[in-house]
Amino acid sequence: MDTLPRPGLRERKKQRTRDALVRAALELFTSKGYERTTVDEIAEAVDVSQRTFFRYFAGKEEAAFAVLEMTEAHFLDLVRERPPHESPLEALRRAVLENWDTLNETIESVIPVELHMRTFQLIESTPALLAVHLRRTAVLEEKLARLIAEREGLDVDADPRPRVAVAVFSGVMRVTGQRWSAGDDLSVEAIRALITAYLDQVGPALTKDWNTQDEAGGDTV
Amino acid sequence: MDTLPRPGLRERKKQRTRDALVRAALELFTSKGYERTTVDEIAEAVDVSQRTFFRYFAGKEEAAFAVLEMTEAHFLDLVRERPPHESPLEALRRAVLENWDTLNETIESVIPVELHMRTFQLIESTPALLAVHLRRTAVLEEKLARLIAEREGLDVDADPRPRVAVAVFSGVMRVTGQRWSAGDDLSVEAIRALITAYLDQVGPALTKDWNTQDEAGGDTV
DNA sequence: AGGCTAATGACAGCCACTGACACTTGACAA
DNA sequence: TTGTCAAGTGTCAGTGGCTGTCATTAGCCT
Repeated sequence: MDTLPRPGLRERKKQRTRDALVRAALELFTSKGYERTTVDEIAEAVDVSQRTFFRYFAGKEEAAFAVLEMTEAHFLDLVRERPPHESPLEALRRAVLENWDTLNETIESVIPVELHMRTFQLIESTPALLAVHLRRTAVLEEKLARLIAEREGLDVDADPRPRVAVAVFSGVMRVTGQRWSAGDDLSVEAIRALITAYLDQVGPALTKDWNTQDEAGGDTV
Repeated sequence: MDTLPRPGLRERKKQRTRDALVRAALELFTSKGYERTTVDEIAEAVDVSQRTFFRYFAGKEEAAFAVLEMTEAHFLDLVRERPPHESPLEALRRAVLENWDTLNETIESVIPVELHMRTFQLIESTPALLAVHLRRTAVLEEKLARLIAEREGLDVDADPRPRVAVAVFSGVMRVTGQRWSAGDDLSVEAIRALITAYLDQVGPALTKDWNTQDEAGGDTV
């Protein structure tokens, strides 16, 4: 970090305004619903004009994803740090879990973990937000695929395996998120448990006969 | 089909208006872009009021997905018709391919295949539409998971495998669609080829070591 | 202190979408 | 056939997300 030299009043003010907008937005979204809160309300809560809100965020949704974005960036870093001897899916699995374990450090400067969990559930249960979430995930997947390809010394566009592996992983993560938000335990531990449980089912789910207890998943993650 | 008795003038008129709106919308979307065409333009092209458009479609996007919806319904039918001895992923794979093979019969009453392909590409390349597409896909996945579970005599909520299998399949299909739209061959054959090629990579992509040419995908689809 | 520029507010306007109400037009029974 | 009813449509007014423009304010830097 070479941004240690204090950023100057102007920058600090901007950061504070932005964080305040995010906080106000998430608080309003999670308490009265996404569609039922207007941008004017958010702006008023922070005492800025509506126009200013749109100078910080391209749209109402963007505010809803501001914190999630931080965690995704962190996740990518964690994947990059994984030792090269791990298989792609093993590296991805460990990185996600580690990301959840360090969630608080990542976001505490903006909002408490509890509000973030409520936001996450809101996203999963609000059609308009879910749609955006899935598209954002698709973008993340592309970055992941390139990372994995680089890791394995492959060409993403020549070899389908990086994208396929990421698609499989990501598909399972989606089911996880959906199942978590549909349940009633909104804790980080609950997510962790679901992730490991579902990832362990990838091998078995691909075998021909679901009634045999064979070890087909033996050499898959 | 017990809808053989001619539906009456009122119904037929409604259907014609709806089809005309879809055609006009897709034609405009694909020629001048989704965001740049207004609902007023679509309505005017069919000579109805803007209000009427919104009586047929909940939103501008819904018109963009009207045809895709028909193909998805058909796909579900095909999955249901698959013989029970096929493994889940095998059944899904054959159903998708068959769906593409019979595309024209499914949609010809509304638009030509060529316009549909252009629409599909538009969806993949327009952020707002891609987001909705992914959400709609998620809904489809849920239906698929229930179908597969029923097929295998399992409880969807107790056994994770149906959802995981569908997630894997669906994730790969997504990559396929994305790769197809990024290429320059917008034919049905091109999609078919991509689908088979990518599905064949699921097994290999999950193995530990990507440098060995082992047969790890042997008993997976 | 004073000039420069980034950040903001105020205002006007576009477009997607909705509710309310009046009018037109198939459907169907007398 | 005609009259009645309900479904379908047009018009209008209004809300909310979002953008361009321009004048004003407020950090920054010499």
